[in-house]
This record gives sequence, C-alpha cells and structure tokens, in this order.
Amino acid sequence: MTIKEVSEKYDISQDTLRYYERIGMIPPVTRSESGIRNYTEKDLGWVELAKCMRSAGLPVEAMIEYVRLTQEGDVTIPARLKLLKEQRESLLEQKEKIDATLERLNYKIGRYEIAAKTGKLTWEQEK
Amino acid sequence: MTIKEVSEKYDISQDTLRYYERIGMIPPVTRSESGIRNYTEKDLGWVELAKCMRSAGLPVEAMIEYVRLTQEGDVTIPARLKLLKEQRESLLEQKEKIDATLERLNYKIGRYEIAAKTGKLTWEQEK
DNA sequence: ATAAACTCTGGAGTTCACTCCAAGTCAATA
DNA sequence: TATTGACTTGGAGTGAACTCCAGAGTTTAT
Repeated sequence: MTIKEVSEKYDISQDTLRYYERIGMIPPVTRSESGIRNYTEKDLGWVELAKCMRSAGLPVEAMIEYVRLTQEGDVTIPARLKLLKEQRESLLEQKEKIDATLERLNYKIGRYEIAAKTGKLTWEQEK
Repeated sequence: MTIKEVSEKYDISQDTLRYYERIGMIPPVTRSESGIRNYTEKDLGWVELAKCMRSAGLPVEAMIEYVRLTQEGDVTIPARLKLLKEQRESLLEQKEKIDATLERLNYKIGRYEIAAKTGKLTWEQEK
C-alpha cells in the first residue's frame, strides 16, 4: 500500500506518516528497492495503533518507547506491560478530569437554558 | 489573596496566572492601588473555572471567548449557551476516543500479563 | 532605613506535535 | 521519450500553551 493510500485510509497526512516513522513512533516501514514505502498489513497495524493512541491524547514519547521495546524482543515484555499500565492509568485520570468538567458544563448549561428563556441570569457568580 | 497564595492554592504557576489574565482567559483581576493583584472570591471563581476547563483539555480560545461574552452582558446569553454546548460536545467526543483506547490497552495488557508469566508472546502482531 | 522577599510588565524562549518546503528521484502515461 | 505526478529526504516553520527572564517597583522584617 502506498503512502497516499494509507494517508487516505486512516486520514493521516503523508507528512505525519513520515514523521511518525522518522521519530520511531512506528517501526521502519517496508520499502521497494528504489526506497519507496510499501506498507504491509503489519505496517498498517502500527499506523492504526499510533493513530488510536494519539487520538486519546497519549504522548508520542510513550509510543516511541513502546516501539523501541518491541524491537528488543521478548526480554522487554515486563517493561512493555509496565508502560501500557502507566498509559492506561493516565487515560483513566484524564477521563476523570473530563467527567468533572462535563458535570460542571452540564450544571452551567442547565442554568443558561433557564436564563435563555427568561433573558436573565438566575445566579450571581461563575462556578 | 496574593498571586503567590492563589498559585499555591490551585497549583498553577504565577506566570500562568498572569498569562491567563493577559490573554483574557479570566477577567482582569482586582488590584491594589499600587497595581498588585489581590484576588477576590470572584476572581478565584474564574481561576478555578479556567483550571477545570484546561485540565479537561478544552482550548484556551474557548474560555477567552466565554469570558469575552460574559463581559458583554445578558444579551450574549444565547451565544454563551451555544459555546458551552459545543465544548460539552467536544468533551464527549474526546471521552469516546479515550474509551476506545482504554479497551485496546486493556486487551493488550491482558495479553502481556499472560506473556509476562510464560516469557513468550502468544500473538503475532500488534493490534 | 535598608535588606530581603515579593510583585510588576513586556518580551523572548521552550516544548510538543505536527506541517510545509526545496531539491532531487522515481513511476506512469500521452 | 518527454512530461506529469508521486515519492524521497533533511530541515525549517507553525500554533498552542505555557515558561522564563530582565529590569523596575512595592512590601515586610530587622
């Protein structure tokens, strides 16, 4: 699969795909003899994983480390497990923050819906 | 309340507090005659709101707009309601992405926990 | 009253995660 | 076979959100 096709399939720019590879966020992609990228199923798996992690807001640094560890073979399995658990933890924390903010937004929206009808605010202060 | 106290109370650097005020993410803070910030309860309410929104990952730009609208009085109530709903929508989307990634991480962690015991991976490819 | 600690502003610097560009190579089509 | 379009690299540029700094003014403690 060419970089163009991968770019369209996953809605990631070609520049970003090359960037991810360059920084080691995905392992080196398979190439033709002339050096042109030819993504295999395996390569696509990495691209998709990278996209998923980034979309959740996990840092590229974490993915780079994970990829690096996988390159070093089975001896790094415990390290990879640790890394994955840390990332899970940080996502759970982020989710907490989002939930707290959602509650707050819902409260404010409720207030504003009343206010939008009466044309006046029914409270004094932002909170 | 001095900037130092506010900084400690909310765990936001003094530089960031000044920055938030400068860009309009919070309204101008009350000052002493000599120009030194003296945060009132109301000011603190804004600081805390800003911190909450930012911790959930909402853009500074959205808060700036919200603050700007509140300065313009009750006529902007519908606009503020719209803004709040948009931000809620984006948080819900972000939460979806986090949940998808959490599922994925949980799957991988499950695999790695088996692998950590056997010392060998029981699957072929990243997914 | 003078040092020490705190605060002010404007502007420059940093980090992260891309994004764009130039100059060159390669592949497909008229 | 010529040209058009896609691909390559290395490096520079961008936008968001801080973060740091210099130089100056203010407040507190001895």
